[in-house]
Amino acid sequence: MANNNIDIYKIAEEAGVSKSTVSRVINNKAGVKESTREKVKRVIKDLNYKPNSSAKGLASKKTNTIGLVVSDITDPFFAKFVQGAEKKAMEADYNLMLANSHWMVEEELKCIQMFEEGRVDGILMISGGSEARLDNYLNDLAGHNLDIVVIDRKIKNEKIPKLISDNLDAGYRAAKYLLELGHEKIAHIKGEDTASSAASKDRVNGYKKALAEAGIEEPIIYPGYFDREKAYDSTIKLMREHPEITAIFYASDMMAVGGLKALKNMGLKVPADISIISIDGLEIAALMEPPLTNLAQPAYKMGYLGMEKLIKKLDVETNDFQIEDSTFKMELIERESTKKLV
Amino acid sequence: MANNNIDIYKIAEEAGVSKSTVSRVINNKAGVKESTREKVKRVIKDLNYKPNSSAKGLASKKTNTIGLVVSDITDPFFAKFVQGAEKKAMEADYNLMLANSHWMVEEELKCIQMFEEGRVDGILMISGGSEARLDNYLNDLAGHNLDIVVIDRKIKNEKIPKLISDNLDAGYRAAKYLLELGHEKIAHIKGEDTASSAASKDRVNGYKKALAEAGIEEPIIYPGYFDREKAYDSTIKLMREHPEITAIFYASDMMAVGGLKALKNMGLKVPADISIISIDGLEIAALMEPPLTNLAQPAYKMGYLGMEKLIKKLDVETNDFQIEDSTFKMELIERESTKKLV
DNA sequence: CAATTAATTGGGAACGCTCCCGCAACATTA
DNA sequence: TAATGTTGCGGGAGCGTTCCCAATTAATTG
Repeated sequence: MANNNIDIYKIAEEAGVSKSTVSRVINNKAGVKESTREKVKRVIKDLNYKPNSSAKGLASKKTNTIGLVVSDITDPFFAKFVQGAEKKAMEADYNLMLANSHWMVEEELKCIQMFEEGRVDGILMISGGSEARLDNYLNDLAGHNLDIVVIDRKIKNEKIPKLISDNLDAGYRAAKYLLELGHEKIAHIKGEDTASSAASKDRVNGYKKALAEAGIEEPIIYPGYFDREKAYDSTIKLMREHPEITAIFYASDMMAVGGLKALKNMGLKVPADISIISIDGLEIAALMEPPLTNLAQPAYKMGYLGMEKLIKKLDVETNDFQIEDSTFKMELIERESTKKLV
Repeated sequence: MANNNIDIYKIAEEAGVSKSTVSRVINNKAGVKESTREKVKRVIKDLNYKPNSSAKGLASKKTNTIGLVVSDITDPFFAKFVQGAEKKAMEADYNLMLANSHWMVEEELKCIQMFEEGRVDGILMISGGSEARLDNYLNDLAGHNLDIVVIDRKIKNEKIPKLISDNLDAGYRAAKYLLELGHEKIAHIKGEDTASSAASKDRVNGYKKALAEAGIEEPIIYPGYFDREKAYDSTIKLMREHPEITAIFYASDMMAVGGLKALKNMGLKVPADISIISIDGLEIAALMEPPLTNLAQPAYKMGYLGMEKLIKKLDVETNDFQIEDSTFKMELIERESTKKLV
């Protein structure tokens, strides 16, 4: 269905000018007398004219839309990220095309290929799955057809600006915080190492580093796979094998939620008997009983700045213009799951 | 930046056919000998040719993308909705353009107007804000320029298919469930009535209906404004003024979370002393202590079916083809916040 | 006031595709 | 074999813009 048939010619006719002039006022270009500009604007408004974006795109090779690839829009972190990205896009008058990769490389690739059909001016990716195949594909694309900015993905290509969260720092600070509270027997329930993301490993290393600095030689690490239930099980196991523990650092909020339940079920009180801290910044952490102390990833900010970076790259003509990478520190939010040891 | 310059002509040349033939194979149209079809496909693949969507859109007046307007992508309900919508869109080979209205009519309008620039074939809206102004705008649009499907919005226009959740039924069943458990002193913490959505009011009415059927004349209703903290306060007030209460029905999960905290702080045990039930189906409800019994909105399904309905409408030529509205029932999920009264 | 320069405006080609129409080649039928 | 379909393919017009260049008009200058 659908046809509006009111086009630039009709506006031109109605306003008594040529289509060129109309085009000029649509795009806010110089070289139009103020009076005619006003007149054309009037007509545009009166006729509720909307320039056709396909025609614009075809003629100008600019779609004014950005492709956004996320792993799972349902994940609060990604949702927040999208919100930030959307904000910046709106501000810069860009539209957003959303694609969900569902954590699958195959789908991720499909999304990108769809974007390649001239649908977008650039791509902002925050997507877990990674494989050499995909990285190669991105490398090809970058600076060749489309501009790309990636978040939390390690990929060697100076044409692709990267934004990464400082997971090492986060792990370090989590452990450090516990140490400063007087804890010495600190365990870590870690996430899962994947090819693409060093998040889990970095957090582990940060934790180890803090302990080492405090002269504690033996870290205690159990696997949690970024999974609530697995963290539950690991917590039980951990506390059986290491009853001396006074604090646990979980690599993710959701694992802390699972761990909290485990501790309660074992009759342990948080934070009276045991302190817990985690990483992510999910809303749910604040709603637990007790509210969970954690390090929050600045998801919104990452989206906003990632988009900003992409748009900056888009605005620049030359292909070889380089935009530096950024890293994000997490924010420590003190709540009630951690207690000073006396 | 960016230019691929490989177009349909190049493919045609390379394959030794005309652009028309190439177009035919791209669009899987009949009238091409199998052998030439294969050959063209080869060349397309070899040259990694991607048809330009702007040109396609301009020539065919079909963008194969759907505009999605949501109030807040950060809200788990909407996120789930988007996921469902996206699934169906992918299946039908449509792309998604996302716009966030942030619960503001002004932005909602802006989103729609942007979509009007020939960017999308249709619009799927699930967005809270409503005003006569917007409704009128939608009415104008529908069947005139764009196809639209709206979710949970009451708008009088037989050209706009609607999907609505059966809030009356939900309120009724929540109360009924409590009644069947033997409760008689059942209070309700209600949401907020807005112009656009009868959700709160319908839930209240369902609750009243169930009580009336059970011969209970005096409903006890306190305001909660769909807000966790306000529900907390209201719960305290409620229990002070009505200590006889044995069960509370919250109009939203988040309010139940707030209420749960209030009850705990008052020294009341859930469900031993008091049962609670709520509506929404948020993941967090399952993670509370105790896990909360609730009625879940089929967000994913609503997105999926909403999109399906829209695509169906798009596929149909005629403007006056009517697609019937749908209503969704919620699903009762029994967990541990409700207890049988003996 | 003629000459020059600057400010406006108009027209045509191009963007990369689809779609309609027509033509050729081949198959079918009487 | 002539008439009639069928099938496969090519060419041209057109989709609604932008953008370059030329034309016109207004402003400035010596």
